[in-house]
Amino acid sequence: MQDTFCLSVASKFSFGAATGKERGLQLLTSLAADMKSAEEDAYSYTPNVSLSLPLGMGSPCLATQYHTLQSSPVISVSSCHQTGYSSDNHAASGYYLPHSLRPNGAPALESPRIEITAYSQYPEDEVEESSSEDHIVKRGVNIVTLTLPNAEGYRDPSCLSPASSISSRSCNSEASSYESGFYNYDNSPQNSPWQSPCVSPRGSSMLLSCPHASGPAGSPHNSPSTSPQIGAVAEEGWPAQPRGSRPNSPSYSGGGGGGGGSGGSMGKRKYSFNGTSYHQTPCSPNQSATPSPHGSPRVSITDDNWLANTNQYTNSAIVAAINALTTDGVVDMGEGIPVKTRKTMLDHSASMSLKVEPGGEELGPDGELCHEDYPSRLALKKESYCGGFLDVPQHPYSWSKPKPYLSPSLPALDWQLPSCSGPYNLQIEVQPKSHHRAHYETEGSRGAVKALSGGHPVVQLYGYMESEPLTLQLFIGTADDRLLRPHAFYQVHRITGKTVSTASHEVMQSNTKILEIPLLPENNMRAIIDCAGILKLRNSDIELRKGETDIGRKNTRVRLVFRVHINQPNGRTVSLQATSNPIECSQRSAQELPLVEKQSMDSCPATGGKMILLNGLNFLPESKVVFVEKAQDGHHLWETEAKVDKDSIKSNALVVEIPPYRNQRISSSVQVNFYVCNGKRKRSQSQRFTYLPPNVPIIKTEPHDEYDSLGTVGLSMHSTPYYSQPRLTPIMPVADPEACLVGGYPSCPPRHAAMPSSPPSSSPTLHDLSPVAFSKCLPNSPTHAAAPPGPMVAPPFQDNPGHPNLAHPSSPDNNSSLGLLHSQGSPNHLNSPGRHNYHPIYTNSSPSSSPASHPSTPVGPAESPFVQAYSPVGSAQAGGRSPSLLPEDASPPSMAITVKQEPQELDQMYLDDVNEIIRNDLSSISVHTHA
DNA sequence: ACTCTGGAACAATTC
DNA sequence: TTGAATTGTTCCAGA
Repeated sequence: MQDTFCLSVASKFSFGAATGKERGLQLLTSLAADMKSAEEDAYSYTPNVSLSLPLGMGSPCLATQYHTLQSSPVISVSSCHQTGYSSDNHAASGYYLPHSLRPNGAPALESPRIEITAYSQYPEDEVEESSSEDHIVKRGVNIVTLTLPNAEGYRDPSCLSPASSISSRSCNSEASSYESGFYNYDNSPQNSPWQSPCVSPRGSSMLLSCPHASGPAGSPHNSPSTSPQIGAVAEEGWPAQPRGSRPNSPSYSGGGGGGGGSGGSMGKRKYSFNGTSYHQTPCSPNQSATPSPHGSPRVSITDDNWLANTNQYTNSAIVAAINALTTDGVVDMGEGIPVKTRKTMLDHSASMSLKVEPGGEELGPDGELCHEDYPSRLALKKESYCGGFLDVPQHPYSWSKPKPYLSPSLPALDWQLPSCSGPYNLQIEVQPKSHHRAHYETEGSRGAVKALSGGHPVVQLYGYMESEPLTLQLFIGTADDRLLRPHAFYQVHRITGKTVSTASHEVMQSNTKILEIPLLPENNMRAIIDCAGILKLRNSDIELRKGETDIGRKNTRVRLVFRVHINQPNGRTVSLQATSNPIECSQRSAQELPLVEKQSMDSCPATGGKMILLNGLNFLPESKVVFVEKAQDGHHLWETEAKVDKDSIKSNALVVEIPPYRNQRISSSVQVNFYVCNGKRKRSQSQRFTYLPPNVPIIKTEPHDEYDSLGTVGLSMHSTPYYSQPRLTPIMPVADPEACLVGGYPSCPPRHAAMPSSPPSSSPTLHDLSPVAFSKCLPNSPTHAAAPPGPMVAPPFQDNPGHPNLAHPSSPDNNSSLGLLHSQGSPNHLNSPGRHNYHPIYTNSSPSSSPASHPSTPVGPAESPFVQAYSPVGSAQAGGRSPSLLPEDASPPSMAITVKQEPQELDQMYLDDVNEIIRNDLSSISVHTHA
């Protein structure tokens, strides 16, 4: 079909050309329009595709991320699940290890800390508990460890950022503080979330094993390691910056530019306090974090905040800590509160923040802890503290409700979770626009992320029939080819105001700010995300964090990651995750880089000659479209410039003649990539394209219904942009279809009829990836446009997902991609073994799928195993996928984000590195897991 | 008086 | 090593 369409199109275009540009343009326009609509429609259906998890690991569905893991070995984590939250959790008290000990047994924080025996209330406790205070009681006494500010912290040389940048500030410091302690752990595989139980909470025992459990302090678990996030962490309360160091360096402005900054801003940053305060801060950070009102963490330190914070923290970190303990550990109460408001309130908050720390900090294991409490606490706090001040609209939904899932047992943020499990299916009905200029702390908010349609993203949970409201979590995730993880350089920012209809509040978890939004039965478990903005943290601040291996430069793409934790009657918790299409957050990139959102076809015979319509942004008359085939090692095997129909060029559409493949006689399909180039460094993400053997009937992916309907001239667009990284070629395979199934459940039930329509976009975007999953997951997958046989769908930014229609339930949306390791080579990655190396995938479902599945989440009958995939491993595989269709397993596509491109060699290096790491880690991990 | 935005200046990096 | 090109961050100004 597609071909057909294409042809027709082509003819039209040519016709147009002959006749006149206008005509062609009109066509394009109409096409574009259609496409768009299609996209939107598509959204509704976000595919969750799953990923292809490598190995069959998890069910594809499970993982949402694009990234695949390639090889990831699966590890089951069974035990872990704890559940938690609820009382059961408490039980867990046991879980909590003395802070000092890490799950591993390793000593906990290095930094000196103060241990306090708390009553129940500790933050930690709180954290876990969350909900009601009752819980608190339950907890029993825990010891809270406070990290002393200075301690280690802050700046070990070693700690200093891996990243190179020297720059700046200390912000990190905050982070570092945590990190210092934690981080390391985190990095360690063990710590890694993976281990953790994931899924369900209830599991109690897990805790022990799980890092999280361990006390707040200790546990690094959180995924921190993995994720970069760290930086953020600090955020909240912390002024990270101050901490220190940075100030000195003139440069602190860091890598980036700094430019302007130096001027005025600098001042802001500097904060004399820093020094002192900081130290303390550390302590507080956690605590404070919470408070942090602003969304932005750290930094923000505007003087104001800073001062306030500083004072409080500074002096008495300890005191504060103590206070904190007593009070709440919660995170910020403030969240709800407008920053400014808070300032005034700071005082109050102070206590709050402090509290947090203990618990929070660590959050341990997850920072989760913090959250939990959160709601309830917030409520409390607000009332008490804020009461009068804020008028923050009260949510219809009261946060005070205990949230079970919040418990520590919740999966770390860098875990890869499925979008569907059993009867449940979490979908992004309306995808965010591909561009959203994030704001710096030094700027005012730049508003909430918007949808293409002009509205806002919409997320809906299907299959949930209970009357109990749930909490939808939102955080900013990466959009590179690696596994999805919290983005270190971006944080979600809560937007409030008259125009915001959705209630929300912020919670910090492992350095990552999470926006919690109520999912109410009365709203059909659907939420309009009009309360989420994106905050950009200075690269220099984040790169200095301990353990942070990612670099910020050119790492400007993010994805919105939505999670929901559903408690099951059996005490377990099912955690689902849906990831949006990638969003370019850089002003410049958004304005200058060409972006391919959709392509009318994903494949064609090796003879080429067909016309393909590309829909996207920033196309110029001089834009070129280059088809490239790379070897596994990244070397170019073939590269050719396609003919662009100059007459049809529009800023948002290009018609290109597909060049013949270098070898017209291929016996199997060949995966190549193409990109739009506006200049030297202005290239779009690589999109995937498959050359089919001449004799093979085109398998095209099926057009989406939607698309078809769209009528775009017959061309059906796929939104599939695959982002592949340049280097990586491969693409990937898909996840098992089966995967989708969840334990006994098919994994994703069809949506309710109601499903929205739009959808397409969702997904995946990503970079990389792939598509992968999609196909598989969806029974129907074919529909995806993208999907070429093998590889599939990669969703590109927007759409990919496109599959709108798919009724498939499963589509894991987006996310699932597989990530791949390879890609990117960012050295960084290499560095952090822990982090990225393996990512667990949280699957629930399909037992089959995951090799090791464990029941992690028990969903219903079936438990979902939690699988951990190690990406690295995969990497090996990944490394190469050859273009041809890969079987499912495989590798994910690569697409990486821009982040840095490294020499090809890196790939190999990376792989090797990863493998090694994995090997090392596995052993330990497995232990934990099972424990 | 603000918030939200779009632009752009300025400066650190990178090429 | 130098200068141009990039890119990050901060400012400004208008709606």
